[in-house]
Amino acid sequence: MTTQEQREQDRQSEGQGAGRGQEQALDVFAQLCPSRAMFAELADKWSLLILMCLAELGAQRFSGLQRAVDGVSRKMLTQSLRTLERDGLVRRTVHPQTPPRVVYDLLSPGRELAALVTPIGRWTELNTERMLAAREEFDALHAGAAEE
Amino acid sequence: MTTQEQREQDRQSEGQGAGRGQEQALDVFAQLCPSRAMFAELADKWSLLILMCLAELGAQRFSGLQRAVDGVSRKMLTQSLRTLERDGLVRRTVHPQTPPRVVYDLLSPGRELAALVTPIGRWTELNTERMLAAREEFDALHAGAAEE
DNA sequence: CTGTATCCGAAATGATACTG
DNA sequence: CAGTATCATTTCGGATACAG
Repeated sequence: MTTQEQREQDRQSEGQGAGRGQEQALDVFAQLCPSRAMFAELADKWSLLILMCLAELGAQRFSGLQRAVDGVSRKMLTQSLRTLERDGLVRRTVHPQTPPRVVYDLLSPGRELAALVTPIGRWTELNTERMLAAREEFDALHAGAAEE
Repeated sequence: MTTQEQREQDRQSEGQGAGRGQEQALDVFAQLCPSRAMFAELADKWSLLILMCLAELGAQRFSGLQRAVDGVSRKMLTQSLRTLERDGLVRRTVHPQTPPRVVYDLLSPGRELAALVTPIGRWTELNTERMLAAREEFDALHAGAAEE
């Protein structure tokens, strides 16, 4: 039995034990599962930063987001926002003016997800020094790896 | 004042208020901050799946991981594991045998991070249907977008 | 079994110019 | 302001062959 099959059986057992009518067949570890595609889409630098940013700062205009998410190009920002909007995580509101004013904010699913993502951003900040130190050590050990 | 500068000042105020000696200068939103580079490295499909996998299944051999993280190639698996090892998140243990036996498991930082990542994987599975539905609706609305 | 090295097509991304 | 369109470049990532 493969690991994939084992995992599926585990989850089916759980589902039956709890008596839930909805089978939990979705599995991000399975290559062909739709949830894997969704996960791959969300597990993206820009998407996660945008979600965190909207959660932290609240509703933002396009230009505001571009300033907040430092380094993102208009192209990538547009693209990521479209995807997030399409999946129902972000709402795009156009105020008909000249010049146009477009505001983005999080919908409920987006807020849920952002609440899970933000701690990872914070963790990364708090642990960057440690990881950089580990990296130096690793590189030092593997620099002259053909000795003795 | 830019959003970046505002954020930095916010955090400095927090730090001063709490009287912490270590200034929290790291910011994943800042393009040039080392933590941004770390975040970009971690915010990767394969890295996150590997972390979740090791947390869920415990220590795993290379071949075990390749089966568990369905669809990953040897190349990407090796590459991601090297990065995680280099940053001190994953430990690689070689048991000198023929054929060689290599086991990977999480170090403390890796376990910490995996604990934050796993909920995102679970959330994705639980919300995939909803996001796919939103996507259909979005696509339907924007299919004939040049009417009226 | 656990990799490494190389080739190569596909996809992501930045820069730039243009538009409503 | 808020994008879109296009091009150039880089990077990703799979396939394959080879190695300890």
